[in-house]
Amino acid sequence: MPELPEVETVARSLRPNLIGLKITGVRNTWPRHIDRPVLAEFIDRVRDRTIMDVSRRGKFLIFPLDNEETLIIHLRMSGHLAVIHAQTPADKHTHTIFELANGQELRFRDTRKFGRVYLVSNHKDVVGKLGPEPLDKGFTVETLADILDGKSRLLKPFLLDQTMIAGIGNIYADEALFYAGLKPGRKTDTLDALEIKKLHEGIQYVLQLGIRREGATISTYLKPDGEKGSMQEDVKVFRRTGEPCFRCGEPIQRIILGGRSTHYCENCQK
DNA sequence: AAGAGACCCTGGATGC
DNA sequence: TGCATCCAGGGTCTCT
Repeated sequence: MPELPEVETVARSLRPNLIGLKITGVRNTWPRHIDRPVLAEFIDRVRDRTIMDVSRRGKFLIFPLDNEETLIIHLRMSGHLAVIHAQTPADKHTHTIFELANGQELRFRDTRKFGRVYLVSNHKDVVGKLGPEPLDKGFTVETLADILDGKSRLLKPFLLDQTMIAGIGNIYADEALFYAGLKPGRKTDTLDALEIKKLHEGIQYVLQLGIRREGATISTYLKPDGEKGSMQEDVKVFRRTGEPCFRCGEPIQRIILGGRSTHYCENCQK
């Protein structure tokens, strides 16, 4: 599942292969892949535009174009992007293809079709409601305390809420809470200052580790080059239901919170 | 304000 | 073996 570290890995991989390249055409076999504008207009507006940069905001990939418009892609569950030669046969789950001026193509393969592509004049129309970037220098313990202030929510759904903090998904939420020693079902307004500090530390630790590990290949995620990430080797609780906690040996528990499976150690997390 | 549940999708796992 | 059913999971929406 692409979360912040996976999307960052994708952005870093694509950047040198896309910056300065012109999009000469778009092919699409599943129009709902294009969120906005409608497909025909999308193709018209993106054609002959040059990609100026590849960056990331939360779990969104951002491609500023040379006409002040912004191409945005969200991989959601099963999305995969790769820059490959136009002659390479496309697999059946490749629904959107950007033809590039150098004979290569940016291909968006998406088995479960949850991914979305946007073309907007103002990127804030898509990413404007996101919370802060948890790895930015400005994201301090005080920032986190300010976000938590006045709210009474369960920790797990809080971490998954992209308008609170951008980029955390199911894997890194569970891992951050294990690192912080906090139960996913704890209420945000019960945390003391030290626990907020540990939560801040846990969020940054697991996300940075995820980036160093180039993402977690737990179900389908692959880097643009088709290789696996290695974060799954450092996962402490996610999808380890019933297996012994690495810290205390007690079996890892699984519950549902915020509609998402949630994994934690009853003994190590308070 | 916050949370539960439905929905979108498909492949892989499970059940009979 | 083969078919039906269940499940995961990010984001968005509705309902309570």
